[in-house]
Amino acid sequence: MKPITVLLAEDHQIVREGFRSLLEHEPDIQVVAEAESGRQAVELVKELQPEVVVMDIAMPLLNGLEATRQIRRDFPAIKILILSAHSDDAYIEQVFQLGAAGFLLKQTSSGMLAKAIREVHKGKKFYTPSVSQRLTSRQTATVGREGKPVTKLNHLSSREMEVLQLVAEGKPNKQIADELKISFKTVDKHRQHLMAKLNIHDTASLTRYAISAGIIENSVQVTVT
Amino acid sequence: MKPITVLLAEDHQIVREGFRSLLEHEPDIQVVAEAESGRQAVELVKELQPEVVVMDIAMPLLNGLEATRQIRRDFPAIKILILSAHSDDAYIEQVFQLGAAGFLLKQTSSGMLAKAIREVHKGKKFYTPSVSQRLTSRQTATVGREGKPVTKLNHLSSREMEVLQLVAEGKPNKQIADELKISFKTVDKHRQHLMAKLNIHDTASLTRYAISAGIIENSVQVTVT
DNA sequence: CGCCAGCCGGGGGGTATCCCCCGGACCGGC
DNA sequence: GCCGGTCCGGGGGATACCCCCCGGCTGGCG
Repeated sequence: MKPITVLLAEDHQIVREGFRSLLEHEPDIQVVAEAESGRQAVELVKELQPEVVVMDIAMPLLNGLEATRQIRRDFPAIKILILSAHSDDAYIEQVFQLGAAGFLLKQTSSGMLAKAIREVHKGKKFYTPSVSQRLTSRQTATVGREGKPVTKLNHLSSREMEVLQLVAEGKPNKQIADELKISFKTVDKHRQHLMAKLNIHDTASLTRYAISAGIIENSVQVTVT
Repeated sequence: MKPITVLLAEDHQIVREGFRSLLEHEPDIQVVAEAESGRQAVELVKELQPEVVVMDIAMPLLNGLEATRQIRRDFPAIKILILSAHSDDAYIEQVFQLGAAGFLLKQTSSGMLAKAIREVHKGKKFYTPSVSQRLTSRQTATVGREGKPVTKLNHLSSREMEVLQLVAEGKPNKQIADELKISFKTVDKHRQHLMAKLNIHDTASLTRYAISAGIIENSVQVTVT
């Protein structure tokens, strides 16, 4: 029985070696290489063509999503399992569009990792339970058929983007309304749409999202006295 | 020969189990417990009093630095090894002040982890080479000043920092009160003190401040081409 | 030693804002 | 037609934000 060949792409060496150590307990899985950047992952895939790639998102040189895109383009048969610390809907949508075979949160158990590798190797999709719940409920609500994974989960309108930015800058709805020369109530409505689309329901998390999405820069601060 | 007892504090389960798996290869090191938040780490330390704590910085509920401070206060004999993805100067300075026994980057090799645990257990300090270099040069540079290390962060009491972190994580006062086991009114008071000290008067800006000050970590940014 | 300052805990009460439900309108595109 | 975006409104409960008050504790300082 030939073991499943796996490439580990994760920039933190200790973490990466931890994953390798975990997978060494699985006789049907063999880690054939490790990459510490997205670019190296792409290169090693070309060289070794593993069956499965375990890909972290946050990596230097080339992030995991872009690396996934490039690998999918050249080697569509290779299964890619995205590993991420966050489950923002913004990511999920991209992961879907990129054709990744699975999405695993770092919060899940180690047993899941081996299981996910086997599932995607068999050609199935694998998503962390909490994520797949959100997705299926959304999918059945919006689309009837399969194949086309999901619609625009996230895609904020330009107006919503403006409002998000001003919200994240700490401005109250009233002031946002003045600056955009629209009604306070309309701002409130945009805010609600934002929260619904992003599945985020408080100002602090909206702010964190805005920063991580690059909608605002996190400059700040501190009145020096 | 009694093995060194170790508590692992790291919020991502897969990563944490990876560490455990790595350390299982070291017969003189025994992982006696795992914590998935700073708060749980503090509680487990009180209960088990391990010899060494391996502490990630970015954790929910209570970040690793604040957890370190609390553990150091109650159990100064326990050695704490800080594990971080970043080597920002803001961190290093705090790690020093907190009296952590060591600082390890996630970029270093897994062999370093076991080595560092043994070193700090023997009562020595252990810093990743690149860091210790910067530290020595920095110290000689700033030592001439008023021996007080002035970060604006220090204006906040430890309780206030806890509250700030939870606020920035998007939690309402009520929930913060429950998690800290104090009254809603007290949380409100800490929040007001925070805002007064920082001269920030809304949740979104507090969140931005918390991120830029390293109290919570947002990481990650989305780039799609 | 008192005294004050800072931190921590708790509370009353008020206004502003958020968050969510409902309703409507017009427009442009598929 | 239907849907999505933008615009506008009412209303209500929850929360945030800002004052006031009280106690206890610690640690520094005159």
